[in-house]
Amino acid sequence: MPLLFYSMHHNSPTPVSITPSLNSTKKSQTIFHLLEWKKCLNMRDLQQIHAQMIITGFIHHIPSLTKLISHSISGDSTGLTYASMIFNHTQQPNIVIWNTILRGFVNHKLPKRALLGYVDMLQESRTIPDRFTFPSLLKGCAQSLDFHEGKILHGHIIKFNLVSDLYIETTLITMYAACGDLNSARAVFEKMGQRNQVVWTSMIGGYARNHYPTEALLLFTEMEEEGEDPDEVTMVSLLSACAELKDLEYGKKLHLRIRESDMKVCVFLGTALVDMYTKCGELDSARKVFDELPDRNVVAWSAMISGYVQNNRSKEALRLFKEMVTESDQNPNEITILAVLSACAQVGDLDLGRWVHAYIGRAGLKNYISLQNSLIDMYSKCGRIDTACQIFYDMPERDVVSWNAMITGLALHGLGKEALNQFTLMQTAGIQPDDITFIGVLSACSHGGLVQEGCRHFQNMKVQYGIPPKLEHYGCMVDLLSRAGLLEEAKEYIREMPMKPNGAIWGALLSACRVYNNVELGEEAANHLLNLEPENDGVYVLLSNIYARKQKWEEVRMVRSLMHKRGIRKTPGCSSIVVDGVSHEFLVGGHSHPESEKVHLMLDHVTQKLKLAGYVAETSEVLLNIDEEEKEGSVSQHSEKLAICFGLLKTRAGTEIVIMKNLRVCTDCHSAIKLISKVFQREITVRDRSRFHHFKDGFCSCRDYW
DNA sequence: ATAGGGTTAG
Repeated sequence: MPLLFYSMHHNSPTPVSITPSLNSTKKSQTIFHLLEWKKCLNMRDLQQIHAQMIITGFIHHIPSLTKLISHSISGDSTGLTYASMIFNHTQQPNIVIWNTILRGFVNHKLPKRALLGYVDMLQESRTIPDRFTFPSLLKGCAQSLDFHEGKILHGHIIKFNLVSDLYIETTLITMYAACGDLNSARAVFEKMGQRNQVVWTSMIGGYARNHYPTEALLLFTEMEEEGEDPDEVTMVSLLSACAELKDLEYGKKLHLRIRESDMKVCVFLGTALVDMYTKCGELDSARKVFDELPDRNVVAWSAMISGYVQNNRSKEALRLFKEMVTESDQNPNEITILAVLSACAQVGDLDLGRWVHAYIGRAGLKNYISLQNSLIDMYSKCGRIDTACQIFYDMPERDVVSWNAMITGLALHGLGKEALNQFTLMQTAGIQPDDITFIGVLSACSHGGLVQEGCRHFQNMKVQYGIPPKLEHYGCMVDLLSRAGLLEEAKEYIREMPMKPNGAIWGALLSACRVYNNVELGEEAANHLLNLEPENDGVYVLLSNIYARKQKWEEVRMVRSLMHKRGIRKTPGCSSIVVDGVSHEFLVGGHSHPESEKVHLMLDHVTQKLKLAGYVAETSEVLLNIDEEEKEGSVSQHSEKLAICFGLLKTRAGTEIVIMKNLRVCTDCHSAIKLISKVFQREITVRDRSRFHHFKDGFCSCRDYW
């Protein structure tokens, strides 16, 4: 009596009949066809087929058994477990079955198990590997960057006389390139008798991923000279090389070629295009590609979101992230979250930052340390240095980046002593500081006015740690000495530094010259800056303020006419505040905000109250920032004041955090906000370019310049 | 019956 079982395709009720006769070719083909019938089988179906195979005896039909295992490993981890169970019950598996199970381990990101299996295969099973064995194993080595094992496998390949197999050669190139040994990869490539599209692509990809983008593009030229055409995969590597080089022209050419060819813009290729465009700063083109993608996975979303972040367009990044969470079926992964946290830090969106913090726990994201590091950075840049400390304290393991984030965060909050204390603890913990650490340390000294400590750390960095100071370190020193009023000493550092000082360095000196009324050095710094950055409106303003303080009106007029002649306008100050998860932006004297009427009424109210409390607007400097007609009104309408008024309007209590872009809090606003905090009983935190200013009860936490 | 090259961060 024949056995009946229903096929797994539920709307196809045709029963398949199988008689338990072993060596019948016809019947064995039935099972075999069944296994070939669908590309993807679920566990239930597989188990049914497996059961039938045992009952009918087809379990001994090797091709069918291989197919069964092959189907099983193409599923999830349950499938792999099932496959290895079947495998373990197979007596004397042949090489084909071995190859299949080894591939299963590699494809499930278990390269170590694959290698152990291979050793078993050689030693226990005494089975000789063939040309199908090594591609999977080498792919595993490439995955886990197992250079040592990879080289051993290369030895085996030679021993088993398989060196001139095209597939093996390709995976050898991939393995060596993944492990960073481009010379060996190239050596394999050069020795090859024939090279197809895939071979070229794997060598090009090797250069691209090892940060040799020029070599990648050069090799592509050779590939074309040899008459091989690129395909989608080649294009992905080429685009990533263009992204690294920020070579928009080349990138556009590739995009054009893709459009003119019959290549399909799949997620992979689309993401590579998005990445290329964002790295080249062409966000609109990137977004266009992104919007036209038929389906978007996490990687595509992450590429677009971090593209916005890298181009300082965090508001758009967060808008897109919210769309991803609400309107797509894709779950943010570690990389998405890293970008989003950095966006939260940029715009000061503490609410969303907290949501993301909770999400990390809820989603059970891996890559724990970098996420915690990012959280530290986010909290400290959103004004919550206390929470940042707590996270740091709770971390079971910390790396250099964790310590750097903590030191930089403390420095940003003007907590110089605490930052230096943290640096000491870091050394006690045996963590080797790097160049970034010293940027944190030196900027902590600079914000805390700790001149001697700063100089000592600068020396130690060179002598004790052997870290050669970069431009940024000299910048910190110039800033440190300048802020402390040691202008000549700052100048000495500029003279001594082995590289050409950049705008930031002359800018630090110039700002200090304004504070300490040093016309001579100020002129010198400004002249350097006007050469380096003729478009920088701040320079003209600072210089004219320096002259104005000394009542050199002729010079003031000269600077202003120069500015006018060059067609440079002062970029308006911009501040933002997040209320109920929405970031609101204000420009100086601006009326662009939908509720600006109310905000200006509030500002009038605030000004009245401040006057009663004895506030007199300080206008001697700022009035020169702006065109004559705007003078009177604009002083009291600085963007940070508008943002603060919005906060007073919209929130009942708590801490307001105002983020300023491209500016420092000016003297006038500083004294005004001190009073607001007292009169309105609010804690206000203002974050400007370089630091936080916490205002409470008429006092400010920061100590410099005021 | 079994095999190869690819995208997001730092």
